[in-house]
Amino acid sequence: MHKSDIPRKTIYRLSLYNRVLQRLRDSGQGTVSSQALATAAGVKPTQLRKDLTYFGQWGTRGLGYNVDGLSKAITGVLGMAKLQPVILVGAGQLGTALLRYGGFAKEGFEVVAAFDADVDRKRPRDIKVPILPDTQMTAFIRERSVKLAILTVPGNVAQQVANELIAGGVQAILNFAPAVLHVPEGIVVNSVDLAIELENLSYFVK
Amino acid sequence: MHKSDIPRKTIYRLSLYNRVLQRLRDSGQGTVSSQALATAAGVKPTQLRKDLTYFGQWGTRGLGYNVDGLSKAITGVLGMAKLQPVILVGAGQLGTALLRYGGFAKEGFEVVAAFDADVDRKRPRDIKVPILPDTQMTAFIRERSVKLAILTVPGNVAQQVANELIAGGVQAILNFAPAVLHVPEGIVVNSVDLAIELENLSYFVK
DNA sequence: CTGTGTGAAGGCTTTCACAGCC
DNA sequence: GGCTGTGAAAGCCTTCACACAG
Repeated sequence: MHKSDIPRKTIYRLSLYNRVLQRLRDSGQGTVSSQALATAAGVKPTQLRKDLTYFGQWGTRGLGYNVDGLSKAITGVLGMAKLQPVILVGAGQLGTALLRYGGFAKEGFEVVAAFDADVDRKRPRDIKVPILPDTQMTAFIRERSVKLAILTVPGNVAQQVANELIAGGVQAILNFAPAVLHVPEGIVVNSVDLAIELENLSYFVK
Repeated sequence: MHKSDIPRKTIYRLSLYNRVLQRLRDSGQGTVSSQALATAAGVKPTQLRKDLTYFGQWGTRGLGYNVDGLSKAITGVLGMAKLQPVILVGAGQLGTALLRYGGFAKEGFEVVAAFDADVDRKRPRDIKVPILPDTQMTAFIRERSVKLAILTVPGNVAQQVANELIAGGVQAILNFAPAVLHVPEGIVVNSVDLAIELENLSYFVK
């Protein structure tokens, strides 16, 4: 099974399953049915089973799935087996909040450095991640072979910074800037646009 | 055309189109072709045209779309014509960053209050939004008829807080907590899970 | 008998091809 | 001639129905 055969939405749900599995493991549960796992992840059992068959057979008929085994399998598929170094670009309001946010490390990512045009701007003192001038960015990416970047710069410079990231060797960008990034084939961008998410919701309220 | 006939993805893209249109208007452009607008929004021209036909005919054949007119039409469809009051629950790391983030107000939302279990926690002094104890939350929602909420509480209490929000009358939740929310029919949840977005990207890096 | 694995059906979204209007 | 509007086709993803293993 080649990577590109697995639907993007399935990949996304694999992360959800893995979260639930980790919680189950912590609570000492050894096996779980597709029914239970799917409900906890907010999907239908058939969906879960179909998702899993994309990369193998992991269950035992009549019994369910081994919590630990399935979790390890998913971790492998997602490429999360090793710690991924990540950089953050744009240490403004949102950027600094993310630097202090613990959620990334818990899931196996380490933000190894942040970059900003203004290194000396006033920021909370408890940030452990070094904040470097953006002139050093490309060199840093090359040296450390950084492949993942979080982009929290203003919208009007987002494309330009993205270009620099890609030129340095970054392969995937988590973009929080309110801008549509145009990138070469092979580069992956996930955009999270907070204002648009809210707008989207406001359509559904009466 | 009933609301539910418009695909969710189309609704999402309408916000993107509107952003581009506002930029075009600011730069004094009067009309735009589906080709140009679609490229700027990162979609195919046919996609854009199909999206628009879900709620009317807005273009002039041989010419394109009136920038101002189309923008107003989209704003109307999205229900953004009036300012929507929003509350934020969970004034921790991420929550306070969002309170100081200017992106919401610019798009027509006003965060009217924030709620937290610990009102006296140390926070930046430049936050304008009042931070209230969560015991006052339900009453506030009822009084002000708040329909939109941003949820930035820890994952283990997210479901419980969501239940309270819904009981008070909130109809849509923008959820940043790493948890799958189970809600009654008619309530809409958009979840933004930062760690999962990163995991998702890591699958695509070689 | 319980619960997974999976081909086939169904539903939703995107893309195409071209008709229709300025 | 240029560009929008749209039915039809294609593609993708989800759900179903049931075979099959423990």
